[in-house]
Parts: sequence; structure tokens; C-alpha cells
Amino acid sequence: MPRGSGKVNLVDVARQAGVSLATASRVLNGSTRSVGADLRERVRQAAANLDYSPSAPAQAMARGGTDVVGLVVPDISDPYFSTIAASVVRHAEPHGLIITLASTERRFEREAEYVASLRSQQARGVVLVGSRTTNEEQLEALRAELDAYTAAGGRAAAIGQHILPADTVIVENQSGARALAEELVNLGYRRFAVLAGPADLLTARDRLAGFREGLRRHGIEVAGRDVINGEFTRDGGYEAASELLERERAPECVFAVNDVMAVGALSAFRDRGVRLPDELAVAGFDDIASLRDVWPSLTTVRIPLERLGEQALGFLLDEPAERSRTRRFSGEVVVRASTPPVS
Amino acid sequence: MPRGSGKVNLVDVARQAGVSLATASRVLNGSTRSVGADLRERVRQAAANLDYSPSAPAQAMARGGTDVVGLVVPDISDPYFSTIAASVVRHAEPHGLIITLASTERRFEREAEYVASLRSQQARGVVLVGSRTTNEEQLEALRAELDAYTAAGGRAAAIGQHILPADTVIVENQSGARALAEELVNLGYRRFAVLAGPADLLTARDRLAGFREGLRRHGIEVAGRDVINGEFTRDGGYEAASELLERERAPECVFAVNDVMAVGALSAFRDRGVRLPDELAVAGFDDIASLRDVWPSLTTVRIPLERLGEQALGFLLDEPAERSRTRRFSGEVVVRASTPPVS
DNA sequence: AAGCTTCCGGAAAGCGCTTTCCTAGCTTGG
DNA sequence: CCAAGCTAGGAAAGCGCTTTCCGGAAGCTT
Repeated sequence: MPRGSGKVNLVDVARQAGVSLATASRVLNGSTRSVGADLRERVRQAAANLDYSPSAPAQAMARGGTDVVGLVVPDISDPYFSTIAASVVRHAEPHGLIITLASTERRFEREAEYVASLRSQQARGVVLVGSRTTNEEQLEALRAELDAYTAAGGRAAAIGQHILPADTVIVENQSGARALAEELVNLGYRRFAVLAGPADLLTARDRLAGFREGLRRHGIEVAGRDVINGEFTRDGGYEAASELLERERAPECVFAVNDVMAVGALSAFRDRGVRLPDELAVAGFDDIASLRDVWPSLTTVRIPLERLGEQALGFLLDEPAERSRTRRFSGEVVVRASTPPVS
Repeated sequence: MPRGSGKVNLVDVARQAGVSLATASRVLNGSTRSVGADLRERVRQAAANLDYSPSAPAQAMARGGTDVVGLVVPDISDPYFSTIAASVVRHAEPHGLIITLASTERRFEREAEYVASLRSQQARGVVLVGSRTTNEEQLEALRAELDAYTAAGGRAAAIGQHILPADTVIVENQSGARALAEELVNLGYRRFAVLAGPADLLTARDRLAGFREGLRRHGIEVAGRDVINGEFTRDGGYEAASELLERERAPECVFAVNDVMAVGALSAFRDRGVRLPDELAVAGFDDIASLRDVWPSLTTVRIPLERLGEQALGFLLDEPAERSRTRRFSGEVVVRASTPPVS
């Protein structure tokens, strides 16, 4: 490559090819209008010679839009979200979409800021991942921002609960947790405790509610004191589990509302000398791939995480619909070593 | 917010405020030039009223640059990379940088494409994460692209090996592995095997070399047949470990060159009925946080992953240096349950 | 062969912003 | 009291591209 000297633009290419700016542009972006084969070749050559790289901002301006899609997750280092992110990135690439990543560090009020930033960037769409809180103020701010964004032509998709003005991919938390509960009862467990995550996170609430419902079908209740709230993280699970062990009456089986908490709980129990899985059973939710190697391997509810991002992107690429759409994915109970049958 | 009707620009704001375009611009981007307090207030009001959102592409054009930083990782769902990504994202935010994420799915030839795309986007910088292969052709393509990018004013940083024309954050793989080897010998192990990852990945090679060097200091060799190559992933570890068990003479201790492989190996051993950790010890490398809950907990080499992204970003924000800079981070051996002292 | 359509290249009008460059109006000092 | 010096607002020139809109040339039709 010869000296491009870093500042080659279409004008240079056109000049070198001996054609007009318009022609050069037409050749280079495979436009609808045809261009003579000879000129086309000349332009191609010139562009290659000069190592021409089109200015994306200029294109965005002229075209009135970009190929950027914003991805907003609560915490990219959490394997649940990084798996979803991977699926979004993977499916974005073939469509020529560029993914912009934002991690709110679970400070949900920042989601609105990111959406504002995406509007400013003229991003084509946004994918909001993660559970929403019940904080109405935050929700309202986010909704307003999303409305402004879609009014400006942006597309929005959410993965989680359907409480935003956006096409939504829903995980059937409640039915999954219910099925899990029933399975655990079938295995012979009767006394349960739940590590329930933050009280205001909808995902956590749904899973708890579903779990309780499943138990209730068999006449089993979980007392409020056996439901321990905490962070939706590994450490949150560890702490909640530790707290649980202080109680006088230990449960037979602990349901952590996600896998990340469940493995934290596993460690907490082990650190206190509990013999797993015989002395205490543990179940999780999500079936995170990178957590499959813990011992005892987790009984959990498998979510098709790879599909979630794909579907969300699908929404963005589809024609905008009149009303926001919904796609539900259900989970599947997977029984593993952490919940052996009660003998 | 009144009807912005989605298409408000600075001209509208200026008109509503009854000032010129120039003044509106000066107010809104806290420019160097002062503007009378009254006008300033009028512009602010107008912008708020109209729910004005500046066009980032237009700004990029006029300013000749963006605040975008590209992050290129081999696989965002791998906890090693997602941890680094988290640290990059976290430290980007306070500087107003926007992170664009690309995951190559370990197809390294795509790194060059992404750098080209970033040049086109006028991105401020790029952070390339991950081990390089020894494939000279790929390396050359990437180097050429990076040179073109920096020639155009972009900044580049790499996390991994210093074989690219970029400021580099280096993990001291070799010395870390050496220290680990010596520690394992001190614990009483003598017969080792290594799950070595891909033969052409520099990181994997360095760790293997360092490990061997450490053993050699104590007069111990690892035969070539006890070094098993495979993918740098969990499944790669599982498979390599399975292969190992077919051998006639089992080792006392297995070193997997990263934690992800190590946990895969753990599962493989367990699936074959090996009693861990007494019958067979396992050690890893990286000390991935989300893998700390496996049992037996992994002896490993702790890398300050959170610092890596921070430092890389630091390079991008610094004044460009004459020659490319280097920052080294060393690992620290952490002994846990997976390698009990040999009695 | 004249009138039509078709085809293809070029000129030019933006896209929305930043930033020089001017200029009018004030302040200030000798 | 006037020249010199500031200050702050506005006009306008880009930034690099896409895309109408035009017009000349070539191909068809009858």
C-alpha cells in the first residue's frame, strides 16, 4: 500500500480515477444505479491504490442513519449477560451491524442515559437486557427516553420483562420455576428455602412466585422467613446462604433464583462444612454453560440463552410493527447431581 | 416534553432561542468562547424544550473524530475476556468513551477486518485483547491494518503479547507458570502432564515453556507425550483431559494452561471416576472469579484482570509516545484445594 | 431518418455541526 | 475626547458523503 497519508477521501479517489465524485460514490456503495464497467474498474483501482476508507460519520449523515446497535446489560462480566451478549454480537455481524456495549453495573438509572446517547449517535436500535426493577421513577425515565428514541426512528428491543415500550423477548420465569418446584417435590424434598435475589427485581420475583406456586400444588408452603433476599450475584448467593445457615431449622433443599447465586451458595455451604449434596440439596436457574463444571453439578432450569439475543436482533431487523411484539421462551428443568432423590 | 417530532437540530434550537447557530453551538458544547449569561440561558431552555439531541455523526464530522473505542476480543462469552471487557467498559465510561464490541469467535483473521471498520468509523482507539497466533500471514495483515489506522490518527493498544505495533499490556505468563511449577514441586508432586492449549497460541506456549522451566530447575522434565494440545476452551480442556486418561501411566498433577480448560478437565476426570483432588491434582492459570466456586477449588496463577483493561485504556488516553510502550503485570500463585500437599 | 426512450456521467444541494473570521458595540487609557 | 483594545454575536466555510436533478449520447421504433 502506497502512502495514503491517512487522509484519503472520496474526492481523491474520484480525481485519481478521473471521474466525478458522484460516480465514485455510486461505484463504491454498490448503488442502485449502474455504472459503466470500465469506470467501475477505474474507481475500484483508485480506491484500492489509495487505501481508501469511507468516513462512517459522513455516510451516517448523508444517509441519515447508522448501522450501530446499542447493547445495554447490567454487568458484562456476569456469565448470564456475557452469554447473551455473545449471541447478540454473533448474530449482528452477518447483518453488518456494529455493536456498542454498555454495562450499567446494575445501576439501572443509567439505562436511560445510554438510550439517550444512542439516540444522539443515530443508532439503528437498542437491545436492553436484564430485569427491570419496580422503581416507577426509573421506569418512567427509561420509558420516556425510549419513546423519544423510537420517535426519532430508532428501534428498541428488550430481553426480560414486557414493561417497556419495546419488542420484548420473554423468559418464562414463572412456569420454569413452577416446573422446577414440582420436580423437586417429586424427588422427595419437602422443606425448602429460597435465595431470592433483590426484592424489587421482576425476574427474581417471578421465579420466586412460580416456585411457590409449584410447591403449593403439592400443599407445601415456604415461610417468609425461609426466603432470603440479597444481591443477584455470586457474592449475594454466598451471603444469603451463609445467613440461611444461622437459622435453627435447616431446609432440605435450597432454591437459588439464578445459577450464579447458586454456585455462591454452594461455596458458602461447603465453607461451613455442609456435605453436598447429601446433607443439603441446591437448585438454580438459567443453566449457565460456564458454570456446568461445579460440583455437585447444578439442577437448574435451562434457558435458551443463545436464542435470546438472536430473537431480539430479529425484532430490530424486522419491519416495525404497529404494537410491540413479544416472543416467549420457556425453560426446561435439568436435574443433576445437586438434588439427589431423597431416599 | 413537547412534540420534538423526532427531528430537532441545532438550527431549530437557535431559532427558538432567537440566536444564531454559532451561539447555540457555543453554549451547548461548553466551548472556550464565552457567551452572555442571558443568551446562554435562553439556548439552554430552548434545547430542553425541544428535547434536543445533538447528532453524533455530525459532530464527529465537524470535529474530525469520535469518542468511540473499539474492543476486540476472541470470545466475549469466555469469562476471561468478559472480565477484561468489563474492566474496559468500566474505565471508559468516566472518560465519555463509547465502547464498540467485536467478538471474533477465535477467528483471528477477523481482527484485521474490525480494525479496518474502526478506521472507517473514525474511532479514537482500539483495544485488541487476546493471544496472537504465530501465523505470520495473519499477523502481517493485522499489522498493516493497524499501521493504516494509526497513520489515520487512531490509537491502538493490545493486551497479550507485544508483537503488534501498539502499546501493549503484557501478562507475565512465563514467570507465572514457572512459579506455579516450583510451588507444585514444593508440594511434593513429581509426575506432571500439561493440557497445553493450541500449539500456535503464544500465551499457551509461554505458559507451557515457563512451567517446564520451573520444573527443570528441580530436575523434572515433562515428556512430549504428556503435553496435550487442544482448544483454549472448557471443552478443549475436557477433551484433552479425557485423552490423558487413556494413557497407561497417569500423572500426579495436571497443569491446564488456563482456568477454563482446568474446570473442563475437572469434569472430565470426575466423569471417569477419578477421585479429586487426592487421586489427581489439577492446577490452572488466570484465577477467573466466576470459576472460584468449583470443587476442588483451583490452584492457579492470579492475573489482575481488572487492571488490564484499565491500563490499556490508559495507553489510549495518554499522549502518543514515540515508540510503543509496554506495561507488564505479573501473576501470583494461589494454592487451593485442587493441589493438596503430597503426603 | 426523426422522434422516443434509455442509459450513464456530472454538477450541486444538502445532512447537522464546529469554528474561523468579521464586525458592531463597549470599555479604557492617555 | 478619541484611538486602541476587548468582548460577544453572527455569517459562512467547511467536514465527506449520498442523491436528486440535468443533459448528452446512444439505442429503438416506425
